[in-house]
Amino acid sequence: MDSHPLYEIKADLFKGLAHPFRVRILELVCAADEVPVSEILDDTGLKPPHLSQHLAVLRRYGLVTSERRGSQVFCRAADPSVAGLLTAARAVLASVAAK
Amino acid sequence: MDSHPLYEIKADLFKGLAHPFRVRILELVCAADEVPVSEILDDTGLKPPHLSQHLAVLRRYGLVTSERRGSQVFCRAADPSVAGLLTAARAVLASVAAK
DNA sequence: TGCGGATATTATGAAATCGCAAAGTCGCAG
DNA sequence: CTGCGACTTTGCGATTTCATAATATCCGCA
Repeated sequence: MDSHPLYEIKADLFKGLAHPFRVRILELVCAADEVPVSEILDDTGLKPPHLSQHLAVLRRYGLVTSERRGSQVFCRAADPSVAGLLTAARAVLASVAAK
Repeated sequence: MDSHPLYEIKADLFKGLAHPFRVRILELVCAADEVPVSEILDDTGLKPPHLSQHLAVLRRYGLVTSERRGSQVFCRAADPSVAGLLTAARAVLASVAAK
């Protein structure tokens, strides 16, 4: 799906994060190491279908994984490096804001 | 311009990178500490108006700065942390690909 | 088996982006 | 002060996201 030119793969990764709700969701997921969808729903105030779409995007780009246990679905960051990416973004924002 | 909710600011940063050409351009700019637009033009094969548009996006989000000296324009990364963001992205891609 | 809660998928119109082309600006050589 | 090269800005059709609503699926329980 994302496998042809190298820069496209990288751009797709950033596209996965290019939306306020997805950044928010990803930060919630990275903060705890596992979080049920219902909790994200409460924390963000999003409606189920809307959240589900954004989660689908995050999953498609391989940023989060989810697993169903019983009636709920639990999400987690696909890898610790994802949290590192958010941290790096914070550093950039800090430097840009400081200018 | 990007100053209201916190997550929007961060999402905008990622939006700035959510395009293959912009990733490519930013990597060229981070590799050397200063690069003339004409060189980016040669390396990417983009036409001037097209490149200029992408550079405008990168500048708007505060990722690169540029300065005109004589007839040419030189670009540089706005801050070293920008290179760090690209590095963090590489780490995520490596882990996603390895899965 | 049938119900209800928790998520996911599909459909659709509105809004933002992309990519190309025509025209404009800034500096310097002549 | 006129022409030319290096970029930038503007305009617009074509494609891609977003957001909301309607419909569907999965699971544990009565």
